Amino acid sequence: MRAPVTRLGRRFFARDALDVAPDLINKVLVVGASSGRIVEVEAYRSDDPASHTFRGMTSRNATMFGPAGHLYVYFTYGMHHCANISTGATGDGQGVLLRAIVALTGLDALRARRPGRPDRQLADGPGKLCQAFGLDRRHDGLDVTTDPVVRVVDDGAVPASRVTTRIGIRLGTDRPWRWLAEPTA
DNA sequence: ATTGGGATCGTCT
DNA sequence: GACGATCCCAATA
Repeated sequence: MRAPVTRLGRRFFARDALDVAPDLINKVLVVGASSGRIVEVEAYRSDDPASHTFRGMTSRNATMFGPAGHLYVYFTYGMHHCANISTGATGDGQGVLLRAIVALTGLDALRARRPGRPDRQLADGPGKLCQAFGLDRRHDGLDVTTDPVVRVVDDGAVPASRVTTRIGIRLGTDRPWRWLAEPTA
């Protein structure tokens, strides 16, 4: 008998990003028929010079300041999208960046969006996972706790994680706000 | 296995 | 007008 698969609700996300981030490790992101296990995340908060919300709300980052559990998808480097899930109280400007996902189902769609890549490398980076799952600015603001196509579920996997400092940023590099799933034996 | 440079454009200064 | 929460390929070892 297997553990029940339950969707993560508002309560899960309406906590501090530093608490939500480690709990997201080993949860499953579902986008339509495709899904994958979240194996790397980073937390970003408004008291954090590396965060998009550090200088206050703008039209781009508004979702981060909205209610918890909404997708914040932004475009960067002229060619990549990155996806976050807003956390904390409304008005707070914080969230968790999804950095890497291991594909589980709907592999055909994922492979089609990342041709020529081995399955391991379908979503092993923040830009890559958006490409694989087809996430872009149109998905910005979607409520992951109620949306029919995008959701995050708990399938009972143990959230064993390891912490490090964040990468790919210039400021705030000292904060140990990056979590990775322990490599499974 | 690791390193370094180039691509490309929306957003904010 | 500059830059970025990045990715990919080519070149080295």
